[in-house]
Amino acid sequence: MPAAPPEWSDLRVFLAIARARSLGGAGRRLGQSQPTMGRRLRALEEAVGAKLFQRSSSGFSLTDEGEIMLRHAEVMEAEALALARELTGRDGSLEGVLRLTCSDWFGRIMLAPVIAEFQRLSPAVVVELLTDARIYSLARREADLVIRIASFDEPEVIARRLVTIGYGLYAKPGCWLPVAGDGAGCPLVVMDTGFGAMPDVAWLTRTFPKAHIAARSNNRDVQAQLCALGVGLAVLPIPLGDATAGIEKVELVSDPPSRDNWLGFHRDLRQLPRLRAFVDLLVARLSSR
Amino acid sequence: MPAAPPEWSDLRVFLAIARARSLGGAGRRLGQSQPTMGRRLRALEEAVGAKLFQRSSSGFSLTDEGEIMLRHAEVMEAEALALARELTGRDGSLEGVLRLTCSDWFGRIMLAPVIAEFQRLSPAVVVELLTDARIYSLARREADLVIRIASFDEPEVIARRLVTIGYGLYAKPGCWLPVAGDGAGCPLVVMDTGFGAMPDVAWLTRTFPKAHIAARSNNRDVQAQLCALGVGLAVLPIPLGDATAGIEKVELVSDPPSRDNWLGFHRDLRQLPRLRAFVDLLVARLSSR
DNA sequence: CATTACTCATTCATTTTTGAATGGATGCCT
DNA sequence: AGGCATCCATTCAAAAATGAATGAGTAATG
Repeated sequence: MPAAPPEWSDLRVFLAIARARSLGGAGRRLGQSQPTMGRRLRALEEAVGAKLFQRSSSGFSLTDEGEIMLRHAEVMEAEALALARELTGRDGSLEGVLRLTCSDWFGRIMLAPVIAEFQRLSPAVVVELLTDARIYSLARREADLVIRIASFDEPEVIARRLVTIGYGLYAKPGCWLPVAGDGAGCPLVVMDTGFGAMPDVAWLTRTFPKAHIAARSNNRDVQAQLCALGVGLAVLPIPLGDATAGIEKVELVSDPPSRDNWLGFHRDLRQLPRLRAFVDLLVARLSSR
Repeated sequence: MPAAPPEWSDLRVFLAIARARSLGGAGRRLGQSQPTMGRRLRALEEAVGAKLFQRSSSGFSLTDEGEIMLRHAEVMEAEALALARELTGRDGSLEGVLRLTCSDWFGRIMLAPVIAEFQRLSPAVVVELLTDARIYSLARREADLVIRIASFDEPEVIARRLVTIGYGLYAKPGCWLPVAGDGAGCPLVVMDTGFGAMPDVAWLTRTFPKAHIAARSNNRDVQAQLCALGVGLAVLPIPLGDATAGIEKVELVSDPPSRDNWLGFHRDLRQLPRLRAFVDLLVARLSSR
């Protein structure tokens, strides 16, 4: 039962398998095939002289030796990622890919004009905008720049308040005229429950305790669309509501709470010219509003 | 100038090249060929989009990017080594390879009998004894067990005093009869200068200030042999001197200082049965003397 | 119970990687 | 200056790794 030094690239394969809990899934993530993953894993297990996964009908699960390997492989991966970041951080040219993530409506309404302008200013930079509910990892470089409502805890992330977004209650004109403090008979379009307690939802239920929920979505664009189609009232970011045809802001004594939007990127990329240039433009165009 | 995530196995190649400062040397160390090393390095440089080495006539030297990569690759290597150690440390069987290093004479005179006995007791363990002047790294697992005169500083090494070795002055019978405090006309065989100030050399020059040095060697066995061939007097470990035919210990008012020999192994291997078994036998056979 | 959508293992043709051999350049020692 | 060793780049045949296809097993779904 010898424990020969494992091939480093096989450790990456191991990591992918441990995360995907399947050979096919790991292969997809690594851009390789399922048979290859199986063979590399077998080779790795033979090299270290121990089974790393328990093959059960419900996928692969780590053995004790696999747990040990996972811990160390994760440290190695963190180091490899730090290396990649530090090297791209040194790239002095205004070219390459810049990957951003934010919420759907924010990307469409707020970011798209800035991206278009940036594209004219720096044609060699390819901006890649991903709108997705899941949180992208700056450490893993799943994204270079994240814009979101919550601030950032991680010390390695440079965060900055970008813009405060006001929220308002929107309705299809002539449909309902809700009364603050009541709201009986008013249908509401609200955030998906998966998102937990959002301030605007709390404000809604407090302001219109007798209203009922007509639809939910995790997508603000969808909410706005539903509102325009007459499904119900919706609390929307004001830039989105104003940009949506067919709905109007309902003026009330109190508006929903506004929210700060933050941007964040990894320390190691703070010298990256294309990132700096984009952030500068972003701040110039959005902070003033 | 994109900085794609580098292939992990290429990072190992990079490390070897950075250390050997040549493609051929790196290939030898990794058990691969020189063209392969060149191609892998080229692929790595293309992947990260930066030259990693400055090719000069006097070998490869690291660029700034190379220095960055070296730092991170070394962290990854340390982690891979820790992984390998932790996995072998879990190997519960009394089989496999056990790699030891010590000084030449100590291996021949002191260890060989113990190894022979251990081989009879545990035939499935292959003991590998390397006698070499250079210091083997326990962290890199160049050796599982080190025996040497100096103790160990590293916190991850488990050290233990094994045996105290007395030293004596040896001579070919009838050749010289040195007088303590003088020693005029007496030729000496001493340790190589590369080893710096050794206590027995200091003792020699203090006891026989007028003696002259006839030969040097970094190898105690060679010193004993030279002494037996009549080249000169030598301070030798008593077990070695007594075991060498043709020389006798010269009795003096004061003997050279004796020295403690220490053994050390890595924490991660402390549960390794074959190591425990060998250390136990070693202590039983040598500590009593 | 059949269907569908997953798994993973095996096979085999193809692609990629590898190393021995060779040539040329450079430094070192006699 | 000649001889010798060592370095790297290139070539090309052999070896190794790969992926599409296939089969078989399992769990969820209708």
